[in-house]
Amino acid sequence: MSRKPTLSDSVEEICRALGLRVTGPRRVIMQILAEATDHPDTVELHRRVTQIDPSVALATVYRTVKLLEDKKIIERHTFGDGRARYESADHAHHDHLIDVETGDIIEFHSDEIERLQEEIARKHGYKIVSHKLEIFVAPLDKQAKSTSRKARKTS
Amino acid sequence: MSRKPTLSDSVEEICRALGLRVTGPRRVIMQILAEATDHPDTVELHRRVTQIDPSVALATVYRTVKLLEDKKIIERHTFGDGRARYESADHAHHDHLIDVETGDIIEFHSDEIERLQEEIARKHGYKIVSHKLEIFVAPLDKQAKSTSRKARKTS
DNA sequence: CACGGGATGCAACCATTTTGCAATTGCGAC
DNA sequence: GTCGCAATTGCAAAATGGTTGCATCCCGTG
Repeated sequence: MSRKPTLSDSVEEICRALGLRVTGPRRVIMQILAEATDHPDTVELHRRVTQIDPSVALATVYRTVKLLEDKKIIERHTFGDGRARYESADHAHHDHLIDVETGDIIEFHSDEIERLQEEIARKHGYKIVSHKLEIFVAPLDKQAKSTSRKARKTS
Repeated sequence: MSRKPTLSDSVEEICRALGLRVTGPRRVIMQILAEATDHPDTVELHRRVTQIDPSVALATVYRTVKLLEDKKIIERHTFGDGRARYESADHAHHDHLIDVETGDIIEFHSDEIERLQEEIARKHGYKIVSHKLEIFVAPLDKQAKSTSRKARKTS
């Protein structure tokens, strides 16, 4: 249990692995991040955190997410608007479809696209460090999207 | 010459097509954008513009790029950092490799990836409005990247 | 259970972008 | 050509999203 912690580990384990102290704010922030199934921005995270502990400052949320992002515990996205949005990095890697009409975000993964990316990078003499694929979409027709309301994951 | 203007058209044609007045600042800003081969941010654009006409305000550059972006004359990118960067939209569509060590940006295009994206969107009941694929890369080895110094385009 | 450095809250600050407003100017009508 | 007026601009102030200095607090080791 000592290699590369994720949000599904306990706060104690994560902090020990990263050489950080276990504090009240960190407990709450990591718990919120661990149980989030969406892609909240920092202000939304702070809103959720203060429902559990109203004394936690927004600055602490900013400091904590940056820390967790640097340590690859969470991933940062921006999705067009200015704000940074976060999700746990322990889910398998995936990209995003963003419904431009509703803001809904659908996760997907394509091994084939990933393979083509590797190929392109290699052809240019590079190796991939990370990548970001966001597809902004609109419903094909008004009925088609009614089947699900929440983010899903597909292959 | 009356359908969908691009930066390679004259400023007069672009403005006429968009119902805008031809002004000094717009002449200079569009000229700079048309001849740019890189992806300048707004402050850099303003720096280039003021070398030709020092009286143009930064706010005007912001207003003009937003206008051109809304009209799909230019494209906006963000590439990780906070700033918006722009490039002419009349180049054929392409995505970007970003060298994380040097900041170099290499343009590429893959019909196959585009096709797979369409397929994924359709499978979820959506059509693609736009998309953004950025691959952050590092040199495979220290020699391999020495063959070119400037952005290129490939298939 | 005392101590020291890491962590926090707060407010001030920073970078980027937007906006209110008064002054200027392009351009169609005469 | 020039008049009139709305579009455009410059400027400064403000909004937005995020960072930071600092005094205080408190985790965890001894």
